[in-house]
Amino acid sequence: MGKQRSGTPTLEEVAALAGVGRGTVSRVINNADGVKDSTRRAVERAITELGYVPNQAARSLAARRADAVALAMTETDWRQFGEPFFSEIVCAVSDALAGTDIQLLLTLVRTDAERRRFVEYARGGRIDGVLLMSVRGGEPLPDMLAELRLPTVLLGRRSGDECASYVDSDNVGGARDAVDHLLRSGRTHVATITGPLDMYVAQCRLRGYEEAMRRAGHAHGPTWIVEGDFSEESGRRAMTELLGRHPEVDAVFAASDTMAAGALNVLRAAGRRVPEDVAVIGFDDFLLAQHTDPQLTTVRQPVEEIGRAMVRLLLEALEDSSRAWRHVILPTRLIRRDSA
Amino acid sequence: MGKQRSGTPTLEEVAALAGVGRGTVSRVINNADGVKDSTRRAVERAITELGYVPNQAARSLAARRADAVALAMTETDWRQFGEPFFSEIVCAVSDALAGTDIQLLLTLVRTDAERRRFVEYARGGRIDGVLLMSVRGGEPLPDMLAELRLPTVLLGRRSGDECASYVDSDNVGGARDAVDHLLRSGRTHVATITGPLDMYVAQCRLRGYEEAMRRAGHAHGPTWIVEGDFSEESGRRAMTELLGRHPEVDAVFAASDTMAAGALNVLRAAGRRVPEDVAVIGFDDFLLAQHTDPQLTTVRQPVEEIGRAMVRLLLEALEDSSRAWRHVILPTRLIRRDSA
DNA sequence: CTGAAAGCGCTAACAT
DNA sequence: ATGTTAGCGCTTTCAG
Repeated sequence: MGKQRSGTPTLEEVAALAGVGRGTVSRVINNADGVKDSTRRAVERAITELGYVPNQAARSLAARRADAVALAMTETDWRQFGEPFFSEIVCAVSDALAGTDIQLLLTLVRTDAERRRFVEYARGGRIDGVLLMSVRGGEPLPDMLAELRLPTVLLGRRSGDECASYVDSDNVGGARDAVDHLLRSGRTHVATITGPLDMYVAQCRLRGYEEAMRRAGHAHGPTWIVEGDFSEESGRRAMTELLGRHPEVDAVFAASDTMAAGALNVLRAAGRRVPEDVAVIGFDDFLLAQHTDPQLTTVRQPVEEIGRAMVRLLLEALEDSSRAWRHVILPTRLIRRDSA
Repeated sequence: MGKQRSGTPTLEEVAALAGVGRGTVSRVINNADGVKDSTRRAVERAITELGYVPNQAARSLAARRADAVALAMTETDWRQFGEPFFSEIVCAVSDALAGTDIQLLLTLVRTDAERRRFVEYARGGRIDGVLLMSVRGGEPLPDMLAELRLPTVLLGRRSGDECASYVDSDNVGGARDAVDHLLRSGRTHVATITGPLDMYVAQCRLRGYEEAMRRAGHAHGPTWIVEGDFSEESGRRAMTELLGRHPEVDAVFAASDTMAAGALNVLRAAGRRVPEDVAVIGFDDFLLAQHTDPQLTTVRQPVEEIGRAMVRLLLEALEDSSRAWRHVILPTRLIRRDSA
């Protein structure tokens, strides 16, 4: 019942008022060229006079496109959805789309039922393409969408050879930079708190840590590695574990700065000074460093660029129906806040 | 171009395969009654055989409804969008809508331009109703939507006499409970950190504080009240200010527990023990207490119920077009984590 | 450059 | 209980 109220003017009425045919009005509202300037202005006057707004349902039906893309969130753990990283991405994507007349639809796809619903929705023709955030290793949605031939762009990837378009940060490089930074400051007992290792992003960050350590000749074996789940709570647990195993630890690289914040709390509670006794760096998925602790050094991801790149890839895919996958890997940046 | 691929079966083909008329198929997919069971089954078989999915554009064009509602976020400060409170609301609303075949569209409306875009979108008939989160005092969107006669439900209200349907927490009562709790534990020097006082929700929580203090005979005047903006940073600033003004402060009620967390950090840095020296309670907009500090007592809002209530109000409004406003005020609950 | 006409796929009112 | 019909408001040929 929420439809345009019955008195809503139609394209036909605009045409009548402007004294032209419906085709012409259609051309004007679609910015098609081949319309005399004077005619165009007459139509535009009629449009504003009537307060005409095109009916999207009719438009999609006739044009066979929805003028909308979905930004879908497949994270099982709803709490992740609240992380600042995601809201930043949402804003970035929203901004990147602002120039177009494409509507952004945010959708949660947490369960199998929701996955089905979402695919139905897509099959119903209500979206032209999909941006997917936070894809776990086994996530089937990208493949389901590919089968529908729906243009799709992932944020991050499910594995090293992702068969879909994606935008990702240079996770290995960022982690390496972070650990190099710790090592340069004279630390040698560097531990790491990883993300869930079924996520490719977590594997990459661990790899960066290992590469940096090996190159510096400081590799300490698996007791210096604890797996977390990106949550602050898991950061606390991991740090407690690490302190138990290696009281001599003097630096920690955490795969997210949410976990870094957790580690920090534990260190302080244990009487360690940060960063004097123990330096901590987190990978800035979540920008929490800004909120939690000015002493935290972070590996910053270029969120705006990620959003822009995703939208660019998707728009390109909407143009060409050529099914080539595109990949963009964006560099990270180390932001120093402490003097570790 | 992302439309249903051209080979997509239509209702007509389903009808042909099932050997019935189009009207019958329509009735089946809409669960209308008055269809013989055997016929219904025949149609259903044809539907699965063809893999038929109704075209939504055609459906909304004919039925004059979109089968979609928007959950719009009008917060200017994007960071708010990342707060757990909002993600919880999103999940709650999403869940409440799961039973229906109504799609939830999340939308950001941060600027005037976006506000205009959103109204155009609504006027284009793409949504049947709107849920609005986080409305500030001067927010014009509810009125714009009312003018379109679009059913709308607010989360929170802009003032005491809101002219729209809304769901709100009992902010005054919750704040009073929190302060009563502090007073009962023997504290007398209770300060408060408010939210932005142009927000009604912040005014209410301040009122609750004042009422409780006055009733207990402990009102201390305006130097015990500092205005924040719900952010942790503002909580830190406010607490620093309070410690400067009143070193004897022994309890703090913060209008959000994000600010409570900030206050906590400052107190600890200043060498106060929490909750022994100073007890802190936050109004749990953001559920941060879970993440930040197990010592924090919080005023818990019934987020799931808020979501459910908003959806219920909206669905009712979609049924009746009678324009009566409905209001729901939900009670809060004090959750003790410390022994303050 | 512009008007007319033919649908897009579905719902709902009207027949039967 | 089910088939038939007339649109919903727009895009897009195809003529002119």
